[in-house]
Formats: sequence, structure tokens, C-alpha cells
Amino acid sequence: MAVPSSSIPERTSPAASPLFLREEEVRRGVELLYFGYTRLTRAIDEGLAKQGLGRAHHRALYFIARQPDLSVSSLLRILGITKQSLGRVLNELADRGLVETSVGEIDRRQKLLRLTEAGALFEAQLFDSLRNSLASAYSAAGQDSVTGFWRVLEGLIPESERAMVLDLQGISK
Amino acid sequence: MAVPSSSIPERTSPAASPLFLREEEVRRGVELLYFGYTRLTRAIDEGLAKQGLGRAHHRALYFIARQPDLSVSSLLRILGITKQSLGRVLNELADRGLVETSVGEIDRRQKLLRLTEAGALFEAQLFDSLRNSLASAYSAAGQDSVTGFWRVLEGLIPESERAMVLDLQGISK
DNA sequence: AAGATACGTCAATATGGCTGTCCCATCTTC
DNA sequence: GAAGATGGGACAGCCATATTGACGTATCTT
Repeated sequence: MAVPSSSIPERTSPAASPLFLREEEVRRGVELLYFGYTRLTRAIDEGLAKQGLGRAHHRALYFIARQPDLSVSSLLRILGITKQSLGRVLNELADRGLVETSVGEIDRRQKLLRLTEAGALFEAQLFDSLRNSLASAYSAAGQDSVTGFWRVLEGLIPESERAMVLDLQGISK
Repeated sequence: MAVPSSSIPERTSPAASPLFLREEEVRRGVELLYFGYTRLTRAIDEGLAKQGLGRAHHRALYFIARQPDLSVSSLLRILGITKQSLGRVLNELADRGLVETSVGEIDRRQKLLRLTEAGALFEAQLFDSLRNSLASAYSAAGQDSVTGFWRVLEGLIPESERAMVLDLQGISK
């Protein structure tokens, strides 16, 4: 048994005490999440590299595609990075003609972000790669598994942020 | 509907054609994976920052804890990074007295890695944070969901690498 | 003895974050 | 209408983590 497990009572069954899991169940989740997540993004990295872009650019493209005309501050809230970091990314995307902005109608201080035609095409290409990966994983696992997959992941997101994520998905819960 | 979805026939039901998912199901998976994964690691980042370490160090500590006396090349294979990158990380961990090495008995060229007592203690602390997060997500979702969660994630890992991951977990499948 | 392998190291480079500071335009409030 | 809050942008410098390429040494295999 691995050294750091010494303090964990392995005899405790998860059914008896669901908040004190056996180490193997935790490690399995951690590892599958790590490898699953990195493999999902790996395919995309190649497409991005061809354009001299990185994962940060994809995240911006992705969420702009998801919610056209969202404001810079909304995107900042979603990504959880600083204004400066996002600023660089957005400038690079604008330089390449993938993203364009317009002045907010309600609040003229706001800049609303959306993809150009080229940007939408590029994002769609990257999205295809995500769809292919997820489609094969979903169909190999079956619909019930997919629901469980979603449920567990939702539980990993702190209460305070869960609403934001579900909002993105149009879940008004 | 988001711009890049234009090429996706939303009418196609996933049951009829599981390999051509509706966009919303893909986006939901992508987003939950992104937010779930980053939130899981966020808690750990704080503990690491106190010691002046980063996520890369944690990954090394984690897998060394998981398989004491594993070789440098095994760790390289698991992490999928370059020798140079790992070298720096291991040196920093050794400098802080968290990791120690021994010469391989079978093959004296190998260096076998394991945690010192301090290293094991530190890794156990970080692991606690992982266990807490996963425990609450698992128990909120229920055992069936957890199984589905695992199944989908396994499907995200390419065939060629799946054996390596399952090996870690003692699944000889 | 020759070649492959395990490991380490020097050097340069890229990416994507961060902090701190300062600025301007616009909206809100008093 | 002035004061302050807010949305957005920009400059400078720093840090962590990864990369490539080249080279060196000890050890194992053939």
C-alpha cells in the first residue's frame, strides 16, 4: 500500500461512510479525471498549434462561440483569470481576425465579443474534435453512465460557482 | 444557437445516432470536465503554493506515492513530459527533502524514486484535499453515477494508453 | 568491443498565468 | 453637474511549466 495512505482506514466501506472513501476509489477518480481531461484537450492542441495559438485562445473562442455578444467582464468571470491575461489573448485573436467586438447597446462602456466568420469556422473545427472524442466515450459507456458522469462532475464544482456553470448550459435550476 | 453549431443537425437524436451527438450534450460534458477538473486542483494549488511548489510537483509526488520505487523513465511515461521538464521538478523536490532516490537493484542505471517521511506527510495532506472533494461529489451523486463517471472517462483515454492507466489502478483487464 | 538504454545537464525558447500601476470612457448617485 | 464606481485597456516585470536540441556518462545487452 502506498505510503500516504497510512492514515486512511481502508476497512471503512464507502456504503457505510460515504464521506470517507477508500483510497483506491479516490485515486481512480483523480487519475481518470487527469488522463481523461488531458487526452480530450490534446487533440485540440494540434489544431491550435497550426495557427500559432494555445489552449488559452481556445477557451476564449469556445465561450465566445457559446454566448455570442458576451461582455469582457462576463468572460473574465467564466475563465477566472486576470484582465491582463485575457487582454493578451483577445488581442491575438482579434489580430488574426477570429474575434470582433462591438459597443454595448445598453452600456456603452461594454465591449461585446463575437466570432468573425473565420473565427466561427475555426472554432467549429476544434469543436468537431471535442465532439468526436466525447461521442465515442459517451456511446461506449451508455446513456446512464453519461448521466452519472455529469452528476459527479457537478458535485465537484463548489456550490458558489455551480449556478454560473449551469447557467451556461441553460439550466435555470 | 451558437454560431459554430450551424453544421450540426440538432434534430438527430443521440439514441438514433450515438456517434453524432447533439451539441448541447457535448458542450455540457466539455464544460463540466473543465470546471470540475480545475476546481478539484484549485484546492491543492493553495497547499502547494505555501511550499513554493506548483502543480507539476504535485503530479510527481502523487505518482511516486502511488508506486513507490518507480523509475524515472516510468514516471516520464506516465506524465508524458520531457526528461528536462521532469528533471527540474525532481531536483526541486529532492532539494526540499520530499523525494529520495536509490539505485535500481536489477538495473543499476535506474534511479528509483520514493517519498521521504516529510514527502509522504505532505502528499498525504494534499491527498486529503482530493479525497474531501471527491467524497462529497461521489456521495452527492450516488454509487451508480460514480460507476458511470469512471466509464465515460475511461472512454476518453485512447485505446493505446488505456492499459497504462488501468495498470496504475491494479486493473489487469 | 559496440551499441542501446537510463539518466542528467546546459542552453534557449514559448506559453500562459500573475502583480502593480495608471489611464480613459461611461454610468450612477447624490 | 460633480464625484465616485465600473468596464475596459495598456505598460512593465515576474514566475511556472513546458518545449527542442545537443551532449555526457554509467551501465546493460549482444
